[in-house]
Amino acid sequence: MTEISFNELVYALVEHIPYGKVLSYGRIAQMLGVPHGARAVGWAMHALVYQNRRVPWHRVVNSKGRISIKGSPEGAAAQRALLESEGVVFDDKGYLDIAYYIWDPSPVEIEKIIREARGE
DNA sequence: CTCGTGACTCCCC
DNA sequence: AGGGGAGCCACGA
Repeated sequence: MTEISFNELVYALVEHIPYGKVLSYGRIAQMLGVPHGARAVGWAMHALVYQNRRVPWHRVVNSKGRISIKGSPEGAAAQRALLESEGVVFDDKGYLDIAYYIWDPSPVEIEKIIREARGE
């Protein structure tokens, strides 16, 4: 059987984040069974830049509720603009209320998305 | 197989 | 609040 890559699972999960909601890198890693894989998720998002996929990457922020894109001010601005267009509000320091906007699906729902991504 | 990289996090000061 | 440092991971060369 063909094992689907970690990145693909990340993308599958991100594609399910509801409009106006967000998820943190660490949370995604945890959902995929890798409690300390936050950086790996960030790497997956970064890799997305070199591909043209329709993944709502802008709905992924760091645990502090802040845009985490580095080395690309324009990219960060774009992410903020996209989120604001979905109704997300940022404070004067560039933070959004992570506790309020976080998407918290049930374990069953997460499991379903993962199985679906694996084509089962 | 080893090594460097990076859109992360937690902990301490 | 904000910055420094160590731990952690998948991917590609």
